[in-house]
Amino acid sequence: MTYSIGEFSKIVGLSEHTLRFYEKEGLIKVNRNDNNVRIYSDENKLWIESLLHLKNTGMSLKDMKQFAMWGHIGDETMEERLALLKNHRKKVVEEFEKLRQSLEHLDNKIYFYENELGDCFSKK
Amino acid sequence: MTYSIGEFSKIVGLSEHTLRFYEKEGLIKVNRNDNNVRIYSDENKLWIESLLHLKNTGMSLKDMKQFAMWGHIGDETMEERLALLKNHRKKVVEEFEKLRQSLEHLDNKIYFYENELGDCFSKK
DNA sequence: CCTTGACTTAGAGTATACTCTAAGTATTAC
DNA sequence: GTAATACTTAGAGTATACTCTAAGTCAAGG
Repeated sequence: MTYSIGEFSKIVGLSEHTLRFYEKEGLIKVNRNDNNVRIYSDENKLWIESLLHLKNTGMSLKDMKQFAMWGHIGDETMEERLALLKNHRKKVVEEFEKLRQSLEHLDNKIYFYENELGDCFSKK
Repeated sequence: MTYSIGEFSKIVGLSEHTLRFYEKEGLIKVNRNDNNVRIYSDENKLWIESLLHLKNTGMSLKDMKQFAMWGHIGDETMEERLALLKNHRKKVVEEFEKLRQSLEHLDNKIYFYENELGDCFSKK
């Protein structure tokens, strides 16, 4: 399957502006037809979804750019990409643990407030 | 125990600039001595730590401001604060799950790269 | 007495990641 | 043939959360 920028925008949940911006930044390579119109493929879709996962873990555009650039070069950059991912993973695991702790703190706070207010006020 | 802004800055890991900024924004109320110098207390420390937990879970300054403002008003705003926390908790749980999934994705990616590169290249 | 550390207001600067506008052209679908 | 959708460059605008500078004052400690 192939998609126009408008269709692709809806599918991946990024605005056309953002898609062009990502392309300009080198995060994604997109084929064009004879009229210079962007033709997105399912491969592009997988790549964007992968990028969004990296973004979800807090990777900066700069690092995603580097990762994409290496990806476009080819197999000889696999080690670099692996190193980047492993390095990033460390930070994510730390962040994950911090978030877990802060969520626990939040739960304790909520528990405290509910006790203070008494059962009659506590909602589902 | 009480602390000057310099000491407190080191203890809580926020710059003096940021501490004054947070105060100006209404996130924290600080006592002053006769010379108008900020005197931070252990209570302030607990409060800041609480705020930083909320910040860790991605709460915006705007929401923290609202929460702090209600806190300063007193007990009659407990329900509002509880509602804000519960509402925020929902978002955090979603975010947490998203992060978990993205971390899983990252692990799969790393696993894939390590297989591609072969055992001789995989580092601890 | 002078260095250190505190205070003030007001506003400028930084970084990230978009987000949009302008102004003009081109192609496709009805 | 006109509306919708696409394209371009170049740059301006937005939001968040700091982060710092200027320019001046003030008070305590060695």
